[in-house]
Amino acid sequence: MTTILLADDHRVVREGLRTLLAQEADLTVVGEAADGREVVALARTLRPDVVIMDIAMPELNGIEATRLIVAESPSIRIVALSMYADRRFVTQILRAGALGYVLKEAAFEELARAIRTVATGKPYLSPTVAGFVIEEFVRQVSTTASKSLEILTSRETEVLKLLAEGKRAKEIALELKIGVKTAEAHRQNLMNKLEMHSIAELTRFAIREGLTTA
Amino acid sequence: MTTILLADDHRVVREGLRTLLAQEADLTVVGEAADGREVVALARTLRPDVVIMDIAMPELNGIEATRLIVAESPSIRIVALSMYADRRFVTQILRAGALGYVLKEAAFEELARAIRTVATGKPYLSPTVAGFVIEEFVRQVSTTASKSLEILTSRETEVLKLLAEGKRAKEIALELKIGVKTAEAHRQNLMNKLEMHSIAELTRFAIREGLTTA
DNA sequence: ATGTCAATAAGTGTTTTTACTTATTATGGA
DNA sequence: TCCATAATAAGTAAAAACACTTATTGACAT
Repeated sequence: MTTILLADDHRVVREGLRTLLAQEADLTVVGEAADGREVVALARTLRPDVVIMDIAMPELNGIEATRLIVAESPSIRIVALSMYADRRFVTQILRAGALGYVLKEAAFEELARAIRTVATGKPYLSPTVAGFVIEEFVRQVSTTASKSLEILTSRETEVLKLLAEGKRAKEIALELKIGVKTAEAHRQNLMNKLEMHSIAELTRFAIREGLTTA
Repeated sequence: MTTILLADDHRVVREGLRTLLAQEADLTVVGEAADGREVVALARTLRPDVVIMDIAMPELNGIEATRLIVAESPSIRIVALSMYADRRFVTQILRAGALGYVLKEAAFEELARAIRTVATGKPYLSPTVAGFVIEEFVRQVSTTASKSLEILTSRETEVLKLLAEGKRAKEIALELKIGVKTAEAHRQNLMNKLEMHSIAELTRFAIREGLTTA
């Protein structure tokens, strides 16, 4: 059973959501808040699994409220409920610690799915929002020109990945069960082949090539 | 009507796809290729709207073939058809210019949707792959919550940027007209504040924060 | 005025990176 | 079979990174 705290400054919205959520056997609304301060206080006492958070709220907005709740109880998952698919809102509230972002124009079914997804610790974004995250990813990735991961051997690729993750030659040697000198040799060969002269450059190359993430 | 060129080195796969695509009123297969060279040549003469491209092919792999086709005819959209949800493949073929990425384990319905989506110039990624892009976006955006640029001074930020670009302490000192020891001190302070212990980690952080690009 | 903080910098010592050379073994292709 | 390449590894050496401490200066806020 997933417990839910509703936060929205419009009473009708809260009542509507409460009614809809009552239809779902595995979801229970345990409280309601009409502003940012209230939701922070209630989250502390009620300790719900999930908070449905309106972004625009008096006293304290949803972003600040999210930040406070997550700082205090990281196990409480937040689903942002917003009217706008604006990238800035998405970025800000996700950075504040929300795991979900659902548009108010979405069907209730989607909100329910979002609640169940974030309850397990996984992120959920409304398709519109997810769509532009993907578009951005594709655009970003397709505009970066590059030549070759192909000129590297599989072992070199492996070493490059670990280097980019911040590992030292010693750690890499341990992880790959090879000598420290061998790991160093691989790094040296990487640098020669790629014509790079620092770990920072190798790291950026590895990220560009998708070997690891920033 | 959307015209399609099929590229896959397995004849059964091509025949299967051709049959399935024949069911769709708005899609027509205008040609088939069994290897990379062939698909590049056929794309040139047939000028299809969309190419369905297997990644693993003889002669010339799907990534190289994609690169060549897109370089020659940017209006031809490519949907990669792959067995693997591996980040490396996704990144590489998208960078080569593909707009879609569909897993072979997907239902045919999904491939059809991908074709129609990319035909309009919009990207399409299989849910597994997309989910993973989204998770990365969320993780990336939410991990910047704890330690962010705000805790750094302006000078430290400046030094961080240069370090991430691959500069050494000596070069940074020169560029900022400060002593080498000062540049080193800034780096040390950065590491302490961010709780990081290598240039690779600092570099990734700088990229996440948008101080520099990968 | 007093205290915290940012920016500057020197000193000391350890570890790692960077840059070479050389060499052995295994594998796969011409 | 011979040759090229990948993977392994050692040796040498200079440069840089990493990790501390300490100290001076100026700015800004309580």
